[in-house]
Amino acid sequence: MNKLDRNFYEGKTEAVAQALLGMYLVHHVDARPRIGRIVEVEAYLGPQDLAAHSSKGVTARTRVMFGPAGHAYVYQIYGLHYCMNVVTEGATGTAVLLRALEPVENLPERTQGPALLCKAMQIDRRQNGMDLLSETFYIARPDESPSFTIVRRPRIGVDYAGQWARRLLRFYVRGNPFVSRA
DNA sequence: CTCGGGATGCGT
DNA sequence: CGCATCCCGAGG
Repeated sequence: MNKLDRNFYEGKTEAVAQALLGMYLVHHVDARPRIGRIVEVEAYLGPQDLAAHSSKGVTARTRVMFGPAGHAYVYQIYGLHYCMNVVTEGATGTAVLLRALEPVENLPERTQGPALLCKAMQIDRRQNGMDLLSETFYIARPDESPSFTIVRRPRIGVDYAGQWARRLLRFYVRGNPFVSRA
C-alpha cells in the first residue's frame, strides 16, 4: 500500500473523485487498522455549487473546506449521523464526499452510504480537519487493484440545488454490491 | 434569540 | 412515508 500524497488531493475535484475509486481508506482504531475500499463518491465543486456546503461561504462549519487539500471535512447530519469528505484543490471550498466502501479489514458488513461508512470506520467530529497524511488516518493506493468501469450519475439528496442537482457528479464502481441505492 | 431544514438510514 | 435528533445559518 502506498499512502496518497498532497499532490494527489490538489488535483481538480472531478478527477480526484474518480481517482479515489478503488483506493483504500484506513483508520487505526485501538491499534487495529480498519480498512475499506472506496467504491462510491460525489464531487462538490465549490461556492458556486449550490449543493455544496461551501456555497454558504466561509463559516465555522465550512472552514475546513476552504483549507488545504488532503484534510478531512466531517460534518453531522440530521442530528445523528456523520459524513466524511476529502478536501481537494486548495482553499477553494471543493471536496469529495465518500459514500460507500467495500469492507477489506476489521469492518462490519454495512458500509453502503455515507453515514454507515463513518459508523463502520469510527469517524465522527473528532476527525474533522484531520490531515490525511497522518499515520493513523489516511488513504492509500493498494498494491494491486482489479480493473473496473466508472458510472456517472446525479448526486443523491440534493434536489434543492436547482440545475446543480442534475450534474453528473456521483461516481461509483459499476456492479459493486456495496454501492448505495443500487 | 428563534426557527426551518438538512450531502441519512430505518422501520412501516 | 414518517421519524429520530442536533446544529447550522439566516433573520429579527
